[in-house]
Amino acid sequence: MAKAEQLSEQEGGAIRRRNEQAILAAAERVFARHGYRGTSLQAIAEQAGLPKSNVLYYMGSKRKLYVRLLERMMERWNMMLDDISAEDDPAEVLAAFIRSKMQMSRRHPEGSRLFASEILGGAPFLQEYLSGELRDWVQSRAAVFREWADRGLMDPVDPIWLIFLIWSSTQHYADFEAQVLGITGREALSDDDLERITDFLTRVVIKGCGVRHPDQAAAPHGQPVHS
Amino acid sequence: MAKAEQLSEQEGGAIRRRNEQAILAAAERVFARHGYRGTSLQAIAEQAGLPKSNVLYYMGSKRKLYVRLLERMMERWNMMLDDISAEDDPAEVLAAFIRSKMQMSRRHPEGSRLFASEILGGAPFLQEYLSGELRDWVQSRAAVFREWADRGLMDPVDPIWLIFLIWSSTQHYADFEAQVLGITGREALSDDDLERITDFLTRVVIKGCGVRHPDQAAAPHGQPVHS
DNA sequence: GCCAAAGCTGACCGAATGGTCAAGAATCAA
DNA sequence: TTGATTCTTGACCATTCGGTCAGCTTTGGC
Repeated sequence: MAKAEQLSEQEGGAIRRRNEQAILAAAERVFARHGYRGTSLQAIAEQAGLPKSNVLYYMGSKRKLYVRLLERMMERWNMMLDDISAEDDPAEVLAAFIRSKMQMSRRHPEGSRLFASEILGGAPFLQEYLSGELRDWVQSRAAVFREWADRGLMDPVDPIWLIFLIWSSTQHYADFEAQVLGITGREALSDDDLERITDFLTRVVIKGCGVRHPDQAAAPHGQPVHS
Repeated sequence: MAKAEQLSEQEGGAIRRRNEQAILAAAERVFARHGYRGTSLQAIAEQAGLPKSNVLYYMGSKRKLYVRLLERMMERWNMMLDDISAEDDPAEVLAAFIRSKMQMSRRHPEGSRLFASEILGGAPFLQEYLSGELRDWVQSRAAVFREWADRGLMDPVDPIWLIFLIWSSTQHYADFEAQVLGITGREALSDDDLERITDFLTRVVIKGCGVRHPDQAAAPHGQPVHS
């Protein structure tokens, strides 16, 4: 009762937390499907099983609700960014990278689509994030990739395009789910399918970029190194 | 009704043609940015420099206008599907495939985003097309890819996932343009950039799938590959 | 049991939505 | 010039939009 409440008293009571979760889940679905402008609070309220006024009571406004969803998605994204260094094995890092992105598409398809919808619309709410935080994240990764290329651990590909390749090919299975299902003729992709696709993408990327084991590094592409 | 006006469907008078083109171009932009529901006829009319009533006069309804745009995009898509056979050189075909998809993203970014928005929303208007025409197209391509794998001209990858890989990684540069620009810090991608990206994707795909020259085919991969 | 705080919601607001319509303006073959 | 056709558009309609608010009920610490 009273005492048990203090532990998780980060914010609001149990009622508030429950209702907010219901609203967030409903809103994520609807925003993902119809975009920001195309979504009505009425539709969200119905999905959440609450009157419209109640949605506004908890969320303040449509805009605040939307921004909150984007921020939640950015948090999920940030939890994915394990640190890497040039000392790691490229093959392992790339495989883990692809796998975690694929699981993001699997576990949060609505969130992925929400993100996609926001960017498709010109990223009016995310421009700052894209050219700030996310850009830094990409640049730091790119530096490691370049280091690997210099050491002859992989072909000297432009790391930026490689990251975009991995993002796009994994995100595809969330964002374009309707197309994937229509073309494959299935009702849903199984865990097995996802596993196979992950393996396929990993193989193509690693082989396609000429990734080698640290032990058997080929001739470096950067400055010559005497052996 | 009219007396001799019936045959001239494609003609339709200079005024009509000019206004329809202006409306279609404006509508493609707005629909791509805000989705079907998020787009108002008022916004389209303003983009086209016409009163709202005039848009409805030419297009009949919002729905008809939207469907017409989708059909126009499907036509562009269809013009891209050159026939291929198992006798062709896999490397050449894949390179041409990637190149033409990349040019589609380049030449019709709004149309690409319109398509993406439709699929993101669950493809309410395109389900039939996806599981019909497009599915057949993919299957016929997939058969050729399998034939190549059987002949040892490439690794026995699942052709469907390969096609999705090519689609997603090329389409990315239209659909996620805002993200690409934000992260690269540019205002636009140059023709040179696009050329480099195309080369990169081509290299990774061809090398990653172990594509070989018809002359030097490796040991064929045994039996048919049906999953 | 008390009562402030939190939760709830129907009524309501001005603005915007897709679409209709009628009446006038421009066009064009005869 | 004429008369039919096409084009143009502001006024208008019912509905829905995001958001406010007042007044109600429920909750929970004391």
